[in-house]
Amino acid sequence: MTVTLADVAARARVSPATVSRVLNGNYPVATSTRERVLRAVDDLDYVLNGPASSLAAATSDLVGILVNDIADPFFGIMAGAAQSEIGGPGDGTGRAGGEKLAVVCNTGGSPERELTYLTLLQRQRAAALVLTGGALEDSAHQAAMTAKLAKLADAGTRIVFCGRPPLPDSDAVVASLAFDNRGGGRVLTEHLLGLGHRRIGYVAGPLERTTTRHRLEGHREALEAAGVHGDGESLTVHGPYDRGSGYDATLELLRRQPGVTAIVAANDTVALGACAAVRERGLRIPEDVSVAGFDDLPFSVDAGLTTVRLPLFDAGARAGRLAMGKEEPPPGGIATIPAELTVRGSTAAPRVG
Amino acid sequence: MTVTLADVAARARVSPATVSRVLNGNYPVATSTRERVLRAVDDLDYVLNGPASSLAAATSDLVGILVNDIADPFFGIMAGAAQSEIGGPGDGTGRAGGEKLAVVCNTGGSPERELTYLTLLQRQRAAALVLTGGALEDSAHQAAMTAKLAKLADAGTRIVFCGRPPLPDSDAVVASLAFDNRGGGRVLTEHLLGLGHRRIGYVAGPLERTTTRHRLEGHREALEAAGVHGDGESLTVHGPYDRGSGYDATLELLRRQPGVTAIVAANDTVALGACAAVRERGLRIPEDVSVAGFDDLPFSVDAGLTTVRLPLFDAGARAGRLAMGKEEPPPGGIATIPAELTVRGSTAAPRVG
DNA sequence: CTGTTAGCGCATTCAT
DNA sequence: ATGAATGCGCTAACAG
Repeated sequence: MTVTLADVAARARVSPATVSRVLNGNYPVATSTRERVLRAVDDLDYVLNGPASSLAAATSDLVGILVNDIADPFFGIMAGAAQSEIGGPGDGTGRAGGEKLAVVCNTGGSPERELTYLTLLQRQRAAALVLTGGALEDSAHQAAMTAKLAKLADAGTRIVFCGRPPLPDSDAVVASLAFDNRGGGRVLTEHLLGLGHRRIGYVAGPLERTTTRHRLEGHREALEAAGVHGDGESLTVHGPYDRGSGYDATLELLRRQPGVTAIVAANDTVALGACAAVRERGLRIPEDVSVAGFDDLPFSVDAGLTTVRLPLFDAGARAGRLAMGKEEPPPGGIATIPAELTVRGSTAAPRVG
Repeated sequence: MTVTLADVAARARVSPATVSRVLNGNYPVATSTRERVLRAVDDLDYVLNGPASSLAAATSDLVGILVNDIADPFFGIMAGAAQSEIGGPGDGTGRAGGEKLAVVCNTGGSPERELTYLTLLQRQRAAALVLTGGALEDSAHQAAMTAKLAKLADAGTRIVFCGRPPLPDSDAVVASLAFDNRGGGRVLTEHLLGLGHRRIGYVAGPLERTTTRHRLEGHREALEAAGVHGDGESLTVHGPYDRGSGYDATLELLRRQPGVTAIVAANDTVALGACAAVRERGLRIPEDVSVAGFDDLPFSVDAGLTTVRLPLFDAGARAGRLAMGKEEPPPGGIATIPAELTVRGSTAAPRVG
């Protein structure tokens, strides 16, 4: 039924080995022979059997990109950039040469699914792996991840972190690109303090996430440095990284602390929800309440949101190159990617009194 | 080095075949034997060799989801929904049982990359495929796609379209879920006409895309039915489905036709750019110019955008179930998914005079 | 219910 | 530069 390499060999009047060499291109083959083989491939419409090839060669051309939430442009931008570096341009014929198959896997933020995907990709003998997004700070899960990644690395899989802090005591990861979430959080709150805000609410991300913790720590560092002491935890509310959470948390915050003059959100998506809640309470932005986000997603400019810009595309592309071995890893395998304050119309000085 | 099925068999004191049966679960095995095998699997930390398994079984557990732009939530929402139906919940141990590996492939809207991805997935003997987004209306590409999909279907791959019109004369596709883009376009323009608008600009998507054409046709149907005749093509500008395009096209439109009282955008992302351009020209929305989008992405509620709601998540989930054979295909394999007008603050009656 | 036997289709030694 | 032979690790008939 299905055309095999042997069929191609027969038609080209060469041995299967020669066809294999032509297809993989890693071996000298006479030009005339190569042409004959390629013609046979086209004539027969031959498509390589990936599993057979992977079995024999003990490696596959699959490259996995793990993301927390594929519906969130934060991840989509990074994943798309990585994929563009991995997938290669194609030859315009759809014939597919030595290209890698870059695929995105959506964990939904679930640690179990994260591990399951790693196992699935381990099964496929994935050539490389890019893990994006913050890590879960649960010691059992961390240990499981470290063990799993070590096995993958042993089997020859190149692993790169993107927007994720390095794994302690592990050389399984080729390179870790971490965003300066703490620095970004600090500079954002410094901006608000500089405007005169003293009662600042914080709509944080989910607990036990490195991203959540680092951004919050930056926020608190800035407060402490300015000698501003919040009312303990009452100015901070945690929730998932989505719009609804920002909305709910902000309503809660405004109820608990009617005197807040500014609200910092865990990210831009959450900030949109925060804005909606503020306006629904009849308050104006920024006259009555300032609102700020994080990430600088494309829609944030339209929302006029003051935020912290993260070079998501560049980071994703770099991660893709690192995964492909097209770029040298940074010294020590670790790079911190700077975050830049971006001021827009959603923040201003608080009203006097 | 690496643990194989034979190692597990030896440790569990059974034959390799029995281990295979336990792992695949599609065959009766005594409970005690199964337990012994599973213990050996855990003891040895065995991970199935996917390529070997796929080679022997002539099928793989890979399911591909093709999207035009992974950074666009339009696709992210559908892909995430599909993936959640395909991937299964996992067993919480990360051990991975009979799960499918649902992966998202980003074509970037390029027809070449679309074909390349199909070839790559064909190589892997993908179990199923979900193609999202409109199709390119180029006869050469359409023919190539039809041929490629026919081969995939012959090889046993289940193919489902999601938000994509059915392929003519092809039974390769199990089911086609198409959005009612034409109906949505019509009802949206009817809304504007009902408000009193007569000079309506249209920022269309890229040429030769079914989505672009259908939405535009709906728009024109509404105009004709109302006896409104635009100035030929001068009220329509084409461009890619992104924010910058909406911005540029709208500036162009306002320059060419200063009298426009409303602008319809190809989708919500384009509409955001249109809004920015309108405001930059010193015009207010909706007092001076009404703006409308399409899709109802999550951020659209915050932008107060009048748009057409598409049930992206439900459609993606349904496509996932269809791809897995968990749901019966609609009659004739074709379903049209209704689009619903969603009126918000970005549209209003034009100023008199 | 379980073991034995044969390949699946290709990459890679070795030869030549 | 090319051909012949071997085995990658697993599943799917068959037996039993």
